[in-house]
Amino acid sequence: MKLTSKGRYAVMALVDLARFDNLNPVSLRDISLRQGISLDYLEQIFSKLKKNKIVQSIRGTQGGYVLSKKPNEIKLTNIFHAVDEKVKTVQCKKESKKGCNGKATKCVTHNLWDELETHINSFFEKKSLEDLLKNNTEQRT
Amino acid sequence: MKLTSKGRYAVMALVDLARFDNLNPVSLRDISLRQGISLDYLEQIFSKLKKNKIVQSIRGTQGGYVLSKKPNEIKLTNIFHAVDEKVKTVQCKKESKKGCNGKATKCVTHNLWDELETHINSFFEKKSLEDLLKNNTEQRT
DNA sequence: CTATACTTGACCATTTTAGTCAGGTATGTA
DNA sequence: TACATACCTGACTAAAATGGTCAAGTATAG
Repeated sequence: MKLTSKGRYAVMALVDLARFDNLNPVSLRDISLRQGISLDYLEQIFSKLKKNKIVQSIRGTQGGYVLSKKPNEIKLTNIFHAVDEKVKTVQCKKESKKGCNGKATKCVTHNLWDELETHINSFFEKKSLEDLLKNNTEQRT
Repeated sequence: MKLTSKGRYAVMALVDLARFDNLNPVSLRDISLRQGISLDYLEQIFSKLKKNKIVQSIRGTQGGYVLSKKPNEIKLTNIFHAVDEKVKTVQCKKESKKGCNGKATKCVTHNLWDELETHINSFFEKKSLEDLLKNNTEQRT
């Protein structure tokens, strides 16, 4: 299972975007500067966010990105899923490897990992972008 | 955050060990054969498990490993911790990187990752080796 | 004294990560 | 219409992590 910087950047960028898109679209350059994330890398991330319809792009001068849903409709699951940050563990393959082929020690871990996945996903399912916004705004005071 | 094969192997091996150590110590070779895990790799893993006093080693012919605690005293947290399978996410470093330096967007993700860690750890804290043994024994019938 | 089994540490191929780089294309504004 | 801005795309890559292998031991039961 992996949760890496890419997912974290995506969350950071979207929180930033959510806070500043009141009037105008927000350019990646601004986000890049504010959050200290490489512009080129942001572009890759936003490309995926766009494909998953979490953001919309507006080209041209004064262009940028805006959220395509309300912050409370964007769950963290959606974000992670969009940037391929799958909450998946190393699974026992279907191949008849030992340890997961119906023999005595069949898949001790199989069920375990499944449970864990559910456990984690339920966490991300509850949290929305709005929750993070609130949390963050409070901190600013 | 990462949860990889090493942690899974450790769990598999310990469940195997727990089941067979009634009378005699269990050799890594046996575990290797039964679980289909490379012997050399198992040795690395057990070296760590031993340092963390989860197992004890018995050298010589007919030697092997035994659990140093009862299965219900060995939580999954202990196992993962032992093999360096830290449930840790990519953290914002203390360095004055943007995004985590007291400015407007301070650490949106910092608290989030902390919460997640707690969430996951509580899961592993509840599960003991004994739970997995039961689970697995039931499956065998 | 020898086979077994633990012990240690160096080494390595492959994959993933976290980017960079180099080109585009679309569009608002002057 | 020109041009600056900002999105868009894909190829490339250095560094780290992963999942091992290999070699050379040491301890001990029989």
